[in-house]
Amino acid sequence: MVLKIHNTLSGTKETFEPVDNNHVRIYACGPTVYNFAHIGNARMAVVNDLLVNVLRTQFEKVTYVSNITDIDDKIIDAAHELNEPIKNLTTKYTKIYNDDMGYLNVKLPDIQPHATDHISEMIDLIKKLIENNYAYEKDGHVLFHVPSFSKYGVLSKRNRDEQIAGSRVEVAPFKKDPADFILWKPSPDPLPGWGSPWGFGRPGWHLECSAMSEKTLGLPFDIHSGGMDLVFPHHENEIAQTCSLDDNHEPASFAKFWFHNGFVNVEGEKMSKSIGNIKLVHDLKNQYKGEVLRLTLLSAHYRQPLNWTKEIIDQNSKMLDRFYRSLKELQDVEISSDLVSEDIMESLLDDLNTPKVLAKLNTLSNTLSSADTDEKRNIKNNLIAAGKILGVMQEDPNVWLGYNQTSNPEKEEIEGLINQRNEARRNKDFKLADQIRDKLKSKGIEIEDTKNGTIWRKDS
RNA sequence: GGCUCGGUGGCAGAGUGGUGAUGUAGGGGCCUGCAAAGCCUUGCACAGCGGUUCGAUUCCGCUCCGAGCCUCCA
Repeated sequence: MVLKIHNTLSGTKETFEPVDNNHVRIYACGPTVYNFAHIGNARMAVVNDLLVNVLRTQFEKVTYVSNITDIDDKIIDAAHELNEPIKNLTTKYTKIYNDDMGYLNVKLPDIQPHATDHISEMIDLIKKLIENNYAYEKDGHVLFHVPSFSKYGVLSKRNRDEQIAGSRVEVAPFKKDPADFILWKPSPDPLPGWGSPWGFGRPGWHLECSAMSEKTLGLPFDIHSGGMDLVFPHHENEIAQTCSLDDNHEPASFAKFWFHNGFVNVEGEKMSKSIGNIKLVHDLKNQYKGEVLRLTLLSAHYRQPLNWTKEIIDQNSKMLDRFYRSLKELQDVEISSDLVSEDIMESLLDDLNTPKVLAKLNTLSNTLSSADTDEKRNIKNNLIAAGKILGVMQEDPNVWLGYNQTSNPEKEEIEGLINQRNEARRNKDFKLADQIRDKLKSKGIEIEDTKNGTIWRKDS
C-alpha cells in the first residue's frame, strides 16, 4: 500500500516517496509562544501528530521536528505589556503549549528547536544571501530581494504583478521592491537583540525555519507543514531564502512535500480577538476530555475548514463513548494483531482520510452484536490499532465510561441508594424506586439494570 | 480587484460516472415495572442552468452563494 498526500506545491494528491527510504524527515512550523494555544494551533499539532503516526506505520525511521518561535514582535509586545522578562514569558508558554498538546495525546516532536538558540545560524544564512546577491542591507535592515528569486509565488500560486494592484499596504522606504521582506532588523534599546555584522538587532520571522529545518534535518527533506495561512507569505519566503542559498530555485530542493491544514472556525466565524471567540485549549480542558477534543479535530478531513461548535463536540463525544462501549463489551477478548485492517489502513494512507476511517470503524463495531469470536477479535484489533494511530481510545473503557469507581468518596452512599432502590423494586414500590433513581441521577450517577444486577457509572 | 478552495439529507461529514457512506438528531419497534445501555427498523441529500454520456451528485462550461489569502495570523 502506498501513502498519498496532498502537496500544496502541485495542488494535487501525490504518492509519497521519501528522499531517503531509511529516514523520513518532517518539519512543522510551530507556535509563537506569547499566549495560550487555541484550538486552531491544536489542529495543526494533532494533524501533524497523526501524519507522523501514519508515517511510522510505513517507515522504520521518522524524525519529526517542530519549532518554538521564542523571538518575535508579538512576544516583545506581550512581555512589555505584562512587564515581564521575555524569557519568562516564552518559557512559561512553551511549557503550557506542550502540556496542552499532551492533553490532546500529541506526542512531543523528536526535536523542538528554539529560534533564539539558532541566531548564529541565521546570521550565517543572511551573510550567504548577501554574498550571493539575494539580499541587501539598508539602514541597519537586511532584506531579501524578492525579484531575485525566479520561483517566487510557486507555492501560493500567486503572480506578483496581479497582487500588487490590490495591495494597499504602505511600503517601507528602505525596500527596493515592495515585496522584499525582512531578514534582520535593528533593535534599538531596550528591545532584545544580538550583535551582527549589521548592528545590534533581531531576525525576521521567516528566517528561523529556514535555519532550523536545514540544521536539524538537512536538505532536501520530505515534508514541510503548517497551517494553511502560512502558505503565503511564510512558506513562500522560506522557500526563497533556502533555495537561494545554493542558487537552485526549485522548491523541492528544500522540501518535497508541502502539507497544510485547514482552519478552525468558531460558530461559523473566524476566530479573532476582536470578536472574542478564540477557543483556548487551556479552557476547553476544563470542559472536555482530551480524546473528545482530539476526535473532534479529526472528524473533518484535515484540509477542510472545521466549524467548532458544541454540537460537533457532543456528537464526537458520543461516538467515542460508543467505541468505548464496544471495547468494554470486548474486554474479555484477546487481541490477535496490533495492525489495522488493510481496508482501514487504505483510508489512512489516502491523504489521512479520518472521516472515512471513523465511518469504517463505526460500520465494523455495528457488527458486534452478531459477531462470533473471530469477528469480535477482528473488531477489537481494529479499534485498538486504529485508536493508537488516531490517538484516541487509549484509556481503560471502564474508566472512560465511569464504571468501577472504587475510590469514589460517595461510593457507599451510592451503593446504599441502589440497594434501597432494589429493595423498593422487590416490593413493587416503583414510585420510590424511581425517586431514588432520580436522586442518583442528580448526583451524576447513571444506573443500568443488567441481568447480572444493577451497575452504576459516573456520567462525566 | 487578483489568486485559491468550497457548496451533499434537520445538523456534522466522506465518497462515487449506474447499488448502502458513517455519525448525530427525529419516527416506529424490541428489551425493561419504568429507565439506562443495547438491538432492529425508517428517512429516497447531492446550489441552479446548460453540455458530454445509454446514464451525472460525480466530468466540462456558465450563473448564484460562501470561505481563505493578497506581506500580523495555526
